[in-house]
Amino acid sequence: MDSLPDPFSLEHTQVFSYGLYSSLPGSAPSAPRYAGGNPPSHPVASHFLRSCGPQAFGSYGRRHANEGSEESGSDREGREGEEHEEERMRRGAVAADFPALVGPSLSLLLPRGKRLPSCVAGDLSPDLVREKRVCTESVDKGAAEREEANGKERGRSVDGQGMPERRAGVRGKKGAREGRLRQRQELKVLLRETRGKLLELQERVWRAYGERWRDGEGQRAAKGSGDDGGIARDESAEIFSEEEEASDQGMSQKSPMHHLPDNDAEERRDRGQNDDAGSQRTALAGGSLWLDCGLVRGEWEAGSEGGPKFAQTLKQELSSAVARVIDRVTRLYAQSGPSSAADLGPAEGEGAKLENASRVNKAAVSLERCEALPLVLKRPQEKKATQNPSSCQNPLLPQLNPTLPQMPHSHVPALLPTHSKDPFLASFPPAPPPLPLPVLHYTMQHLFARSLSTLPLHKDCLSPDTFLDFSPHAPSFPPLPLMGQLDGSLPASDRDGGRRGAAGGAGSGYADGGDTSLYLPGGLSQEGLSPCHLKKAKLMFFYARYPSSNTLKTYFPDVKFNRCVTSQMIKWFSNFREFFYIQMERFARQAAREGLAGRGEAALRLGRDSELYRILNLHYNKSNDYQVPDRFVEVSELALREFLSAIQAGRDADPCWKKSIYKIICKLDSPVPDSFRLPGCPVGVVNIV
DNA sequence: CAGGGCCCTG
DNA sequence: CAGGGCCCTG
Repeated sequence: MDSLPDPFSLEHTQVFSYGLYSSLPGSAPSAPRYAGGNPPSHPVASHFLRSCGPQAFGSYGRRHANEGSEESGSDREGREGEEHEEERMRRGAVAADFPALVGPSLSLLLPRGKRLPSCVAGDLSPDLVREKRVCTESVDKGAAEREEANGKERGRSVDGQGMPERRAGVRGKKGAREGRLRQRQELKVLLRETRGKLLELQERVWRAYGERWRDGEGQRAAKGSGDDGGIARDESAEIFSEEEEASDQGMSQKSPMHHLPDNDAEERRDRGQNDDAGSQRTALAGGSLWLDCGLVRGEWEAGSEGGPKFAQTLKQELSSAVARVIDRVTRLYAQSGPSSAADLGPAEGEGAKLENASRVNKAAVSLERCEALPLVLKRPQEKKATQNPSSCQNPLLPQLNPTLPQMPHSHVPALLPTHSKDPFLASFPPAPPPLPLPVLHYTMQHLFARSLSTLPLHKDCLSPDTFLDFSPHAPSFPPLPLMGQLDGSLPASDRDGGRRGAAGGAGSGYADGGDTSLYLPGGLSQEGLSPCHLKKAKLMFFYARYPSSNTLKTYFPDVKFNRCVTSQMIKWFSNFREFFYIQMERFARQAAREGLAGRGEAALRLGRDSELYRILNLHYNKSNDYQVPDRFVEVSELALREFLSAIQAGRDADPCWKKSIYKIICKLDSPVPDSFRLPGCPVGVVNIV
């Protein structure tokens, strides 16, 4: 851990002092809660109340219709019941035959043994965090620094000071470039002076002519050709500096992407003195600042510097373009925010507007950081502390709710239902947490969705990636009713219940972040699929490996299904199955190698402390806030045995050997709990996959 | 996880 | 032909 002054390091120090696994949920109502593993959360609120209204699914008619049309669901269930019962009996008999063989002594299905020390992963994160921070800062500073470095490096390299590794490379090329660079620097100085003069001249002309010359080509043509050229160039300078100013204010500091081209522009303007004024005017009249990168002026061919210069200019222009796009998006984002809208007073002029834009923009940038970074940062500390939400004190930031449960994998047994059957939850430290990049993904989607929802973009299936569904009526992030609120309405028949650690009880309330714009009006459905839907689909996989499209429609009432969405969701389940079968086959082969098969089926029990179980749980229930249904464990065991026996019998030589297994598994789907019929995630909190 | 190819089924 | 599933790939 480095000791750099780091704004985010606050999170390391401002920790809550309750110990690992020691705090009871109810004991510290004001403290951030660990509810089974809940992500930090974004402003997300439930629209549960609304869901109970028009979206109160489960009306008999609809359900009936769905089930009826659904490839004879009851039929399938019936067959399944029979077969399953048969299977169970068979297995029971075998288990009785080999009672002594049941045992976790088998490495395959053993409780997870060696694990990567969590400190390894824990140590990674700060590094990444640092990296992230550096990246962020480099957006601001790097630019200025880069230019400075370019300038100073030459000087420094003489006396051998400065960053060795960077200079090593530079030094190699130095000899060849030094002369050129010195020349260029001198030229730049010259250009700055010239620019000053030009500005003076511009001022005079401006005073003399006021705005008259802007009024039309006729007036402009009426002026002397000498003045004309000067004005045109000055106009260019003005535009440029405006552009630059806007960009610079957009970024929190001056960026080289804008600065460097500026120098080039000066250079060009300077050279332009001798150029054909008419052609230059043409270029300017086209507003072709984007093209004003040397190529337009034929600098590429101009001399020996053309190559490097072209490359440099191209890079700068590209960076500049990206920066502008980002600026624009963040600006839009900031402006669409409620507080920032209020923040934006009536602009009294260009300057004021720019200033406001600047403020908003900076706020947006830091908002972005605040919003995204803590999500990454929380992981390392999650075991011992929750982040201090106040570490992000941007006024524009919709307050991150400090009462929200913080992160997945915060396995505090006390928060788990007493019926928790996951021994590894308590007995193992959290798995080395992969950096929650998807969370960042979510953040960016969130950001973009909000920013662009004001734009007339998109429609229907234009984007196959429905995560990027920017339709104003289709925010990518659906309402997320907290099932904790639904306890009363949950059918007692949900035997597997599934829900675990939901919301942690009293006071948890909605996972509100204060941004209601993210939620759908009651009764509406969205066209796109969100990470939440993916999560829900994964949980649904515990019950249905082969859901029909009608089943999907039944259990995703907040999704507006079209061909695109349906096939995407079907594809999801296809991917889920693939993962499932791959794991089953893998473990079956391992079991075959280890000779487990001969030791009875009991040896193939899929205990909840087994590695295989852990892997499956991690994949489908990453945040671990759902109780894996017993039924799923049974199905998995069955699949495992089927794979194993096929492998043992050598049937795996047949290219189609898996199909028979698929057929068996296909029949083992069980009814999805009614709680899945409600929109949103059937879990306590929002957990982005 | 998504895309594409291929196959099977109705 | 469309829908759905598996496989392979990135």
